[in-house]
Amino acid sequence: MAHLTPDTQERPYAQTLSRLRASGLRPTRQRLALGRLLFDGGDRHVTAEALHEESQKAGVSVSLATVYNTLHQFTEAGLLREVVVDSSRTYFDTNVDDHHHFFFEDDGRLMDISGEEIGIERLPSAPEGTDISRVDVIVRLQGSSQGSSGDR
Amino acid sequence: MAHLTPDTQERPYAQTLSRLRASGLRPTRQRLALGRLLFDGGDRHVTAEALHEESQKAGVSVSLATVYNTLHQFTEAGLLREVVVDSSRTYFDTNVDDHHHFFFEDDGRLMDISGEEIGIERLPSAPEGTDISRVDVIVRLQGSSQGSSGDR
DNA sequence: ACGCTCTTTAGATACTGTCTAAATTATTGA
DNA sequence: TCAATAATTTAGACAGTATCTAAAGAGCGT
Repeated sequence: MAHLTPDTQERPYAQTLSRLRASGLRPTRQRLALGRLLFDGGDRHVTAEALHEESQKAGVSVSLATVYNTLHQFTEAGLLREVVVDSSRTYFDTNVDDHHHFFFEDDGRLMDISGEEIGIERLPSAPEGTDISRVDVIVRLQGSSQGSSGDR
Repeated sequence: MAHLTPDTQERPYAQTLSRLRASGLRPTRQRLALGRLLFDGGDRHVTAEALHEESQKAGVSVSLATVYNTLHQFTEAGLLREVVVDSSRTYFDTNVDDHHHFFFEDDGRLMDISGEEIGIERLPSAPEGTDISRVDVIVRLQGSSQGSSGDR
C-alpha cells in the first residue's frame, strides 16, 4: 500500500499527471485535484457525492457534473473500477486489480478482499455467444460495530 | 397447455393465497394478482416497473406504489430476493434458494446459476463484530446476441 | 353489519445521475 | 507570444427510480 515515492511529496500531482497523459486526458485543474484525492494515499471507495463534498472541503471548486464526468472517464481509462453493491449509489474503487468486496450493509462501507483470499471453483461457462467480462463476489455483512452499545 | 398442476388451473390463486397467509399478509386483490404473475410459472427476475406494466396489460389495476410495497413485503417475507447488479434498477428474484447470477450487460437480463454449479473456496471470515448475511456472485456477460459479427 | 386495522392510491417529494448550451481553458501552429 | 481550434467545465434543466403522505378503500373478527 504505502510506498509513496519522494515525487509524491514534492510534486504532488506527478502521479496523477502521468496517469492522465497515459489516458489522453488533458490535465485540468479539476482532474488533477480529483486525481490527487483519489490516488494519493491507498485504496479508496468513493461515491460521486462524497468526492464532490471532499473536493469542496479541500477548497477546490469542482462542479458535481465534472465529478461524474471525471469518475466515468477515469473508469473508462482503467484508473477506477465501478462497484455495484447498492441499487441507490454507485461506488468507484481505486483498486483496479483482481479482487472482491465485503459490503457493510449497516453503514454502506466497502472493504477489499484480495484476489488470492478468495477462489471460485466450477465457474460455469458463459452462455452461447457471450463472454464473461467480470466475476464479482460480494460478501454482505451485518452488524458493523462490534459492541452493541457505544459507537467508536 | 403447459404442465400446470390441476390446482393451478382450477384455483389459480391457491398457491399465492397460502403464501400470503403464511406471511401474515392480507390476501388483497392486488397482492393476489401480483403473486400470481410472480409465482405461477417458474423462476422470474422482475423490476418494479416491469411488473407494473405487466399487471396493467393483464387488466389488473395496481398502482406503482403498491407494486413497490408488495415487492418489499414479499422480500421481507422471504418470498422474493433482491438482486443488485445494476445501480439504476432493482431486480427481484422469485428463486430464493441459494444460487447466483449471470448478468447480460447488453440487455439487462438475469439468469440463475444454481448453487451447485458454482463453488467458493477460501471464503475469508467476516471482520470482527460482523456476520455474513449473504455471498453474491455475479458473472457479468457481454455480447448477448449469439451471432459473432453483426450487431442489431 | 360494525368497527378496527391494514392496504391502496394519486400525487408530491427526494435523490442520483445525465444532458444542454454557453463560457472557459488547454493545446497547437505560426 | 498569440490567435485559432478543440476539449473541458459549468449551472441549471431534465429524467428515472423509488419513497412518502394523508385520505379513501377493503379485509376481518365479532
